[in-house]
Amino acid sequence: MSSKADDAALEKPTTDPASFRERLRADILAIALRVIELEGVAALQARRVAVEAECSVGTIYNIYGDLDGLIISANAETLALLGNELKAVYDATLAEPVGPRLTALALAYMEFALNNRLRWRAIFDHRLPAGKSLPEDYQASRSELLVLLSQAIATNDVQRPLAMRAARAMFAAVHGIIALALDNKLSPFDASVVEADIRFIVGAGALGLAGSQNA
Amino acid sequence: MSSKADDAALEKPTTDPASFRERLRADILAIALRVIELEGVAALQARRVAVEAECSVGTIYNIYGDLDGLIISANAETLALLGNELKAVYDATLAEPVGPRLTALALAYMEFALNNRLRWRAIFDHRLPAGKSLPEDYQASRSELLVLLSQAIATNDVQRPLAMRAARAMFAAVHGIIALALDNKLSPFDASVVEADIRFIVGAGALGLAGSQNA
DNA sequence: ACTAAAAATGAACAAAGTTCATTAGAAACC
DNA sequence: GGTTTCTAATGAACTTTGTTCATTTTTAGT
Repeated sequence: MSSKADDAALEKPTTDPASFRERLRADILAIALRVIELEGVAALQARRVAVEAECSVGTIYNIYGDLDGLIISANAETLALLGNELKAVYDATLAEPVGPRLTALALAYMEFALNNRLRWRAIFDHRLPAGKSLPEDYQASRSELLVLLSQAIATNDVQRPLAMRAARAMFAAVHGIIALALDNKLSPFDASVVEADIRFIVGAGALGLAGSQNA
Repeated sequence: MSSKADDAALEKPTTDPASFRERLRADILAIALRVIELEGVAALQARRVAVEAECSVGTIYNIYGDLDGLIISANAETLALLGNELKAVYDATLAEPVGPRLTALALAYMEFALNNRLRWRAIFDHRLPAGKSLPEDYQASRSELLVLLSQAIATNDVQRPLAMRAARAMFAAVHGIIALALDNKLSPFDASVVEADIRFIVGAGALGLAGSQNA
């Protein structure tokens, strides 16, 4: 029927042995991320992903367990992207004083949220059913962001516990400002207003830090 | 057959003419609020409410349009409750300086969120489907909270626009701190930590205000 | 080529929101 | 009082969507 060479020609196009599965896994993830970015995490449906990925719904469940698993994987991707952005700003501002540095980090966070609105919202909108909890590594990459911030704050002058507190509080504050701004469909979302709010709270936070270390 | 008095005796037990519907409306709302507080807004199901209210699912839809309508009504109730709490603190701190006053308001907000966790979360977790938007009066009562805060900030010394900015930023900041704290199931939610974070950010915000008005 | 393990499949099931033809009841009119 | 008319309640049926699992297909080893 066919020589070894022909067989190879027919089989090889599907690339490596294990990589077919890996490619499908990546495809599904990419599709999920696209759907989330375009229409929000609520629009992510198993059948729809299956059609776009040209596989059956069952396969999605084989690979990701359930939709929550797929969403968590997508969110992990988004979290990693955000982490990279912040890390880059962190590295680029090593020489600067705490205040401007925190502002740069906060604005980078805002930038990311605005450029990836629905992906960013998916991280906080998604809730898994009672009983289940987030995988360890996912939680870990969340806290890494906080550690990054606290490292930006901790200096010779600022004690570690206070730096942690300030990092947590300011991260949450910036997060809250963006989250509420994106919710209010009243004002058509003026980015410059959000930026000014963030500058206010981060500037104030830096002042507060300066005040605390003298006290 | 019967005198006017007898007729009255037979009809009155069912109370007023229109009030049967009103009572059912209130019952359904109370049930919804109970379910939300005990199990979260995701646990609110039409069939379940119907069973508890001893009516059919159709009736719920006749009264509230759909589940979103019921949830919005429940959230409006929660929002009103929160508004009352904040208004009380506002009135009780008329004589105090801006800093302690804002702290008192922020802590009252925290207190409310902790005492009504799932009702509070329902306000921010609930998203209505694309296309629909929140009723006017609901949005109005949301912004009333902001106005309250900005009034607490606006003084002779602080210009109105800055007061609005500070109110918005600090409200969002406090909100973010509480929201993220309630999400992290890692740490078993230490209220004293949250309180300290809030004191930090509000204190810093007050400092920032003082700084800005001199600049 | 045969076989056993692994993976893919998609029909079927389950859970939940929503609709609407039908029924019951109240009000108005004669 | 009886008849009619309008309003509201009902719940079975429909729709959507997550999930399962018996079956089929593919892969890998001998």
